[in-house]
Amino acid sequence: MAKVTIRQIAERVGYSMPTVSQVLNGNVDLYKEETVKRILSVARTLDYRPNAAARTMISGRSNYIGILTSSNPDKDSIFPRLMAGIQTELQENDLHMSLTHISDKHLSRSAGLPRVVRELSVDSFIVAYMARIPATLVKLINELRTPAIWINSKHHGDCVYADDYAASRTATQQLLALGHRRIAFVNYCSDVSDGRLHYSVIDRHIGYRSAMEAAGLPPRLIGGTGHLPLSERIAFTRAWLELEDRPTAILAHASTAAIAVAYAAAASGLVIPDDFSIATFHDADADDMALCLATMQSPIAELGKAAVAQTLTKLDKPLQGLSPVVLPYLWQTGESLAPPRHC
Amino acid sequence: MAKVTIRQIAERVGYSMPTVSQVLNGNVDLYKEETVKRILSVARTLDYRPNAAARTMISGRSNYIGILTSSNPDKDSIFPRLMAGIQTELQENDLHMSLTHISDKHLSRSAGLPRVVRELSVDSFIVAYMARIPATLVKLINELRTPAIWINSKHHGDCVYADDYAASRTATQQLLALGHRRIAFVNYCSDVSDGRLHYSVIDRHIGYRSAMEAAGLPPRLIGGTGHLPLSERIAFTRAWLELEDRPTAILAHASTAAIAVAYAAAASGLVIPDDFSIATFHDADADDMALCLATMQSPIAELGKAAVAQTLTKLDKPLQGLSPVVLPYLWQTGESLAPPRHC
DNA sequence: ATGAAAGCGCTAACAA
DNA sequence: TTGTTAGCGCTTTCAT
Repeated sequence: MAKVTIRQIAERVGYSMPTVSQVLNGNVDLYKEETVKRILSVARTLDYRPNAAARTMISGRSNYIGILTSSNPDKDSIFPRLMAGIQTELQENDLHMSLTHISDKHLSRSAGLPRVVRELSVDSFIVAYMARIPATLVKLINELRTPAIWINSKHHGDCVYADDYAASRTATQQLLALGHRRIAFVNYCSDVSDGRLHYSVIDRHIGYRSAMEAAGLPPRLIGGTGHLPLSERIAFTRAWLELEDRPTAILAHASTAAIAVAYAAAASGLVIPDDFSIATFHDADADDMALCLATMQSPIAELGKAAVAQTLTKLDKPLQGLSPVVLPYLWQTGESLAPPRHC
Repeated sequence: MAKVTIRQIAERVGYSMPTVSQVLNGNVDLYKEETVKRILSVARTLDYRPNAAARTMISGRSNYIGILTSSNPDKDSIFPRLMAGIQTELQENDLHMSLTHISDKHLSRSAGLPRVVRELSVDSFIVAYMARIPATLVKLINELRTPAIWINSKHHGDCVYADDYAASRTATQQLLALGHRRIAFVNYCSDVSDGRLHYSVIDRHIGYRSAMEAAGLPPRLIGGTGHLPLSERIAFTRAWLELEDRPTAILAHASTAAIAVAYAAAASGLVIPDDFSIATFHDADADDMALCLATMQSPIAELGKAAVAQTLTKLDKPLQGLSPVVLPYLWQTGESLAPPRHC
């Protein structure tokens, strides 16, 4: 019942350890059929499982890729779908995922860093941070001997992220193409004047702005002054929906905002999409959407896959810097778009 | 630049490897202050990092806890908040998390199992499966020598889950206490007649039912016939909202359903909560809710912590079976509750 | 207060 | 076709 080792198998079948080792590793041609058969059979009977640590010591590879994210919920960028994407690619390469949440306290040295960072226990890192990446983290990663890829944030290289700027331009253009002129951008989550925001917040904003300006129209920002509590959103939204010159369409920065707007619109007697069009960004599963809205769907799963791919390249050539990988959003029409009424 | 080992430090300071090892492990009282100081200083200069694999070989502990979940999105039970809870408790104990998604294909032997299961690379498992746990998985886990704890599913022992039955009773009772009589249960996700559903689906349903029956009222189920596509939900919902004897309140099985109902109600001219009350279950972050509804909030983070705690107990006494740990939901009033109009 | 020797489980290199 | 030897990095005796 104790752990079964190669030595035990060797003793049992009467061969040496290296022989057993070779056979169990599929190096079968070297040996007699009979030998192979007996070894494999005993291994199966004993339910032999290789000791990963021993292999790691020899190869210098743990076969673990470390995912680093923030323990601060609003910086945590570990969407289930992203994880799934990473997993898919990892398993393709028979690799493990080691997941660690790092708190800002960790980084300020008041607490010890987590074990993954202190020890040599993973082959490389994927750093998944949303919003306000602490400078100390950047420093930490750069000083690490272990190669690292940034996911979901912009850097000079060694990173993978989604093209929020293009996505926002495209979404806005879709609304413009329908004939809308009074198109607003709604952001109930972030304070747009905060310089240390996640790039996507900025890029979604300026993507919208640039599309509007290219069309010769004035951009119009609703919200953008920080997190608006759920309990205030509906009243706030209805107030601007009932203005004389209310927008005929909006692009929402996040699906929670979009849904609040949709609900407020319905409560104010506006019919979607006849009276009012809504498009939104969405970072999580399409299935998580409660309403069927026009959506710029983040390529999260693909980001995960791409990050792992970059990681593997980096493991081959640790010294070589990798150019950023930028992936496009996916547009899904939904049922919240129509031309404006008086066109 | 190559990896720094204890041997290198030993050579550099002129002490033996065991001495360096002891000092670096905090066994400081054995040695002269001078010795300790020099060793620590060199270790810092060289940026020494212990080789996790070597330690694992000796201790027999990898310090990795393996989380197993499904790669099938609807069975995947890895909510960000759950992960955070698990992480908190793991880091408290200086442990790593190894995350693995298992596909049903894996289990049907058509593909090889992932590495974590094949090798001895984690100290114990936490199995996080939502819905339809394959029999082969149960078998696999039971045959494993590595101890395992089930999270988010009911078993005879070695498991941690939330009390959906009590939560559903309580939520229903809240609606009853407000004076509601025509209270419906809405489920747009699952086919209630499917025997292999996740326990929570069943328990939420019968919790509601039993509270209604205890109050001498007929239960009323809306939906429950499988996944109703987003694009059909609003029309479907408006249809029953405009019935003569429409419910005055509902309990929704999931927040996506609740939001669809809220939107449909608004579109049908019903004011929430004056005309219509809504309560819902919510499995993810409270922050993920787009509307401010009365909510039975799943104790996900606590489930994670508890699972790790159980895991550690199990590591101490591998043979002892652990009684199930059952955690309560948390009721949040929100702004979607009021007494019925004609009361 | 410090060092020498042995070994954890496995595999690579070389011998036979 | 198989076995012997040696060693990965570390810690744990047991000497000195």
